[in-house]
Amino acid sequence: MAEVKPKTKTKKTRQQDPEGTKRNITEVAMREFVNRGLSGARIDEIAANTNTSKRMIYYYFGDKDRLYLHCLEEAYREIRDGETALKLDHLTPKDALKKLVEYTFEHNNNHPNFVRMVMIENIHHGSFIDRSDIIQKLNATVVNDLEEIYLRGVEEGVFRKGIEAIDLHWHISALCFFNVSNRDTFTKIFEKNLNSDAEQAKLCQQVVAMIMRFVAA
Amino acid sequence: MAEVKPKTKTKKTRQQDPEGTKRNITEVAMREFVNRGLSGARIDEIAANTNTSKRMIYYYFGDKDRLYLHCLEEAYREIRDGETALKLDHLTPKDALKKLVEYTFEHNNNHPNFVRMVMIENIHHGSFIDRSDIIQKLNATVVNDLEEIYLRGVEEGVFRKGIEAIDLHWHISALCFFNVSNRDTFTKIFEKNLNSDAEQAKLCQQVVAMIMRFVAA
Amino acid sequence: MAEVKPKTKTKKTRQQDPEGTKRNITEVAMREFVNRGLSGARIDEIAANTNTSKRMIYYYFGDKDRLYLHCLEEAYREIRDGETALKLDHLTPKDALKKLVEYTFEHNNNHPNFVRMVMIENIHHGSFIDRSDIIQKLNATVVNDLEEIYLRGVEEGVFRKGIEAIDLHWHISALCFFNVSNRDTFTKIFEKNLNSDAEQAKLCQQVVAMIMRFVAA
Amino acid sequence: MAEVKPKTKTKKTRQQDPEGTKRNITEVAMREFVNRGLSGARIDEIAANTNTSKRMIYYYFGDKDRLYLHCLEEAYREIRDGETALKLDHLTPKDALKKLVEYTFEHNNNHPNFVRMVMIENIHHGSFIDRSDIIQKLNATVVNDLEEIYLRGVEEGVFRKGIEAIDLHWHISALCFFNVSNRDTFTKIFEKNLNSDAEQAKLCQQVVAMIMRFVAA
DNA sequence: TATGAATGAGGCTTCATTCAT
DNA sequence: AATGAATGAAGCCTCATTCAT
Repeated sequence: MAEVKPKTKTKKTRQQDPEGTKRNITEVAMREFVNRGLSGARIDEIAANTNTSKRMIYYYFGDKDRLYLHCLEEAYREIRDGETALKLDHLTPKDALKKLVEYTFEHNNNHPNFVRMVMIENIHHGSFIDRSDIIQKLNATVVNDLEEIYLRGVEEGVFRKGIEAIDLHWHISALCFFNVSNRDTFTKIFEKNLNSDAEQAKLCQQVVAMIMRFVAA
Repeated sequence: MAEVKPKTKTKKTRQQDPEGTKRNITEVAMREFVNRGLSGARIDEIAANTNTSKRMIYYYFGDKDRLYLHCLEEAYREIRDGETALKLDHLTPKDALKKLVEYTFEHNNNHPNFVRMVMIENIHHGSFIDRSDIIQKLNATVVNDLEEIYLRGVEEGVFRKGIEAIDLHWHISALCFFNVSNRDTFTKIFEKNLNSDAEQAKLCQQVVAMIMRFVAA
Repeated sequence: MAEVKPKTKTKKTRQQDPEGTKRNITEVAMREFVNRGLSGARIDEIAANTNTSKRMIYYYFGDKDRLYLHCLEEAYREIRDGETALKLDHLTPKDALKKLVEYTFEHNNNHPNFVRMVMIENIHHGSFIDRSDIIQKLNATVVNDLEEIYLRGVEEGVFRKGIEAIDLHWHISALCFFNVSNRDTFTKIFEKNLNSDAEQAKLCQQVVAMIMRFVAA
Repeated sequence: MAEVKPKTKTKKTRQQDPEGTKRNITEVAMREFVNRGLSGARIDEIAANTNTSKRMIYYYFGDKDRLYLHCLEEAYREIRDGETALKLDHLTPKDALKKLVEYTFEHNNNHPNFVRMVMIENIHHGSFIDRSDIIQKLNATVVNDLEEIYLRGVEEGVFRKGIEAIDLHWHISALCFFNVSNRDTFTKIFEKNLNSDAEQAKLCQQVVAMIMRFVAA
């Protein structure tokens, strides 16, 4: 057995690291849920890909539903955490909105976990969001930022009046979300590969155009 | 006695109607898949809500996967069947496009089964569409119709050049699909009820505006 | 392997006999519950001693609690079924009461399953009896029969007045029940073997004397 | 997060009081065993209701069985400790016996823990009593006291001859024990609430009458 | 064409207990 | 003397599916 590699990261050694253990479980569980849905995910499969055992999943998360809820919250947390970085105040309303849309497009693209968890959650009629205290709070700023930009634009006469920020957010979300959520079926049905950088760049540009033209005065 | 049926309440007895039985099973199965997803759906639950027995499901459809595929195909068939009625040739390109978008918006709204089956299919990475000979054929006309309208519009100078019909279809789909697919989570997260007729009318109008402005010369 | 006996009663052959299967499961489950209590009983152990599989237990009884409830009801049914045979009308009140007490003593002795199931039920605060529609009905006649005898005795001047039939039943039950329920601990603590026929006969006679003297005018 | 305790609510911290800790554990464990039986009791549940941690239960008692045995012994100890107070020597045999029965009735009533632990022990065929060195010793005096009274009564001609003290004890125990052990099922089946003071007083009086008449010359 | 009975495999969860500090 | 983290074994239950009639 000369070829056996030395296990640098030995697996089952009682390592006292609760946060690490929980993080590890969350990551693996996210992958499993995202790939197979809530009902399709297997606790055994999750456990097998973990540094720890099935028992620890129950130790830290109680049951499958609560593990799923934790992943859902984590998905929201991840995508919202990234957003804070954007500084749009010093840009013109048009530039700010453009940047926000581009950013949203990219962000959804870079966070398929988020998109897919939300898909799954919708399959389950959003019943887990109801149980979460956290998720609501994470979404406050998004619309506020958007409203600020929009109102500045209206004031400066570059955006037309009469649009609600939340509706604008709805449209941006729709386009950016669909790009990720429905790529598999769209690709297969229309036999058009949307995965290339060029194709994505074009779509992004079109989405920006859609939104800019929609609000244009 | 979960699985033991009370003996007094006999089912609607032995109806010699294969097509009717299959239709009945399909309807019930669709409801179950649409509400719980592929993995979440239960053959027992489907059978219980059927006029016939669990055995017949296997007799007619073989196994759960093939029953699901049948429902997926049925969902595509239903939504595409409805579309043939539209006659847009005699309208101006603008009116035709407007009508097509409005129609698509309404159509998705009226066929949540379709939307949800496609969501589920995307959760499963579109793997069942691959196995279907039927679905591909059903989608040919949609883009063709759209292309015709668009080209007429370009010719007449009312639409700008350089847009591919399939991209246009993508954008229309995105907005109309998202409206149904993500309503649960959007409603709950932003605490805004999108189910009212007024709200839907406004969204539809906005979607039309989005598309019209996007293609406007 | 010359000594292998031919299996006359082959085990796992798909025999379509629902009533037999249910009866078989009930018998085995009763033994297990009676020996180990509700929480101590093991579904796997029950299944292993059955002619059928664990799956069938769930098929017919749903879950462990309902299987337990079924056994509890069965235990009541068994003990009450036997009772109907007694014909006490033509006896003098004294003879009738004597016979009833003797019978109850014997009957509890012959139905340890009943006694032990009731013990277990009391450990669980009688919570399963609450859920049973059947058990209540099974106990109507017992006290009625006793009351009839007692009232005849009072009328004839051989029993004293002022005793309620249900109290009388309580006392008879207490003595006859305890004889079975507490034999293990009583035997061990006082190092007196109560299992012999002679000992049981003496106890029975004493219990009869207790009751007869209690009601004597 | 079923097993993960909230970190803000620290337990009553490190009390250096071994005896107190053991007493605390015993009390909580007794409650749990008495309410759920041996198999139904949960170490986690016991630990959660303790001032200390699960680890300490194992530190002091070794395992669940030994904790249970300790509770069983404790239950016997409690009920026997109370008994020593009775001074019956100076009373007439009748009065002494009456007082002893009344006392036993009350004592069982006041020590449901004892009654229920004995029930549980009988469910387990008295197997733990076998392992206890202590319990045997605790029961010596009871029958001796009773015998003394009985013999005095026979001598004085107020009690009939031929009754063994241990049998007398058996009858007294049966009635007083059953009153506590079977109250739940008896109450529910005969829909007669036996918990009231009046009802208990009546039963006590009847039990006294039963015994007095039984031994009466 | 139809059905109730039956099932192996595998799912989720919980148990008493031990380790590392 | 005390603790939070960790665990193997085993528990209960459910799944899609097939058999016997």
